[in-house]
Amino acid sequence: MPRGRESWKQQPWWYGRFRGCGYRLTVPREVILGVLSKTSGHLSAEDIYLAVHKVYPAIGLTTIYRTLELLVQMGLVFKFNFGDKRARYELAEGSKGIRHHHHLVCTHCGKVMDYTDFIDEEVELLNQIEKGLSKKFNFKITNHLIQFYGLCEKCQEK
Amino acid sequence: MPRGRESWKQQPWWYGRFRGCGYRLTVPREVILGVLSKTSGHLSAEDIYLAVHKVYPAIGLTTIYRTLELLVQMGLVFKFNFGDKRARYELAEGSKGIRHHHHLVCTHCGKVMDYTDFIDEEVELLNQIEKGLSKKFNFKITNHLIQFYGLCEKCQEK
DNA sequence: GATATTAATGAAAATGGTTTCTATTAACAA
DNA sequence: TTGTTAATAGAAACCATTTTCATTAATATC
Ligand SMILES: [Mn+2]
Ligand SMILES: [Mn+2]
Ligand SMILES: [Zn+2]
Ligand SMILES: [Zn+2]
Repeated sequence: MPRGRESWKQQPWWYGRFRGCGYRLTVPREVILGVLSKTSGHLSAEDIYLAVHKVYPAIGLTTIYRTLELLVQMGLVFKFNFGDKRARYELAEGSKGIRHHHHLVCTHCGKVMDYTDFIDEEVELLNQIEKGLSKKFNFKITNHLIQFYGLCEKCQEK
Repeated sequence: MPRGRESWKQQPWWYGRFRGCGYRLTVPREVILGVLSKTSGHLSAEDIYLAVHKVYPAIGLTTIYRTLELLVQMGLVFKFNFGDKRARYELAEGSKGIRHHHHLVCTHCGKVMDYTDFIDEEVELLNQIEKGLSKKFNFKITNHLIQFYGLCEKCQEK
């Protein structure tokens, strides 16, 4: 497989982020980012392991966890908890043109849906809240989590 | 200890909820609700176990978990995940005059703070979102989770 | 108040996602 | 090409939570 490192190939968008932090560009890291880039879903560590395993059977589950932790810490990947008890991961907004979004979680079947609606209104409220809370509590907000729980179309029918 | 069941004592607000569902009023359930009523913090199952254990050493951790699950399912208690890996519990809004609120979580020291600011504005936005999403996705929202992550006053100083 | 029914409990064991340990491998600077 | 050391694989450990099952006690009935 073309590693792209020494070649003509255009380097992916994340190369600079790694080099800048002094992290090495390894096959597992590339492959895991590749898997995350190719899906629109919210994958668990095991999901990613299985996808990776098909092509690179030598890459172990431990490395999946370690790499995901690194990617989260670098801000390239978001880690979520949707109520099933495994962590779930997706590429962060900005990377690869992904829009800022939140999630609808069906409490009956576990389905997770992205939505990007009302983001403008949300950002407005969030700015207001951020200002207010940083003044009141002297708390510096860096991130937020918004999720809606309920019943999806199919689960309402029953 | 006064159980209050057969006595002069005014029955706590949750008694009706149990009877209505056909659940028995047991000592562990009373004691656990008692612990949750007396704190303003966000307790883990183990926190609750230790508090209960001081007064009723016979009550086991398993019962704490089972009871919390029941209380969550009954809507008397909320279950949260703040990033340390244990679930955390607090009495639901409404019970005992607790106001609707969300949380600020310090990603450095783990401190969790309640805030009740901007709830009116939030409710307005949430209604808008709920209408929009239920129309677009035919998703019936029953609940929402909002958390802010960042640095608390103390952790900013470092 | 005594008794029967069965939901609820406690202790121990199992579960399962995640982390740690350690010897080995490979990225990359020189 | 070589040396340094970060990164990896696999096995074992971890640990919050759940399951199992024999025992207890809450409630309804007498
Ligand atoms: Mn998403
Ligand atoms: Mn709270
Ligand atoms: Zn559903
Ligand atoms: Zn802090």
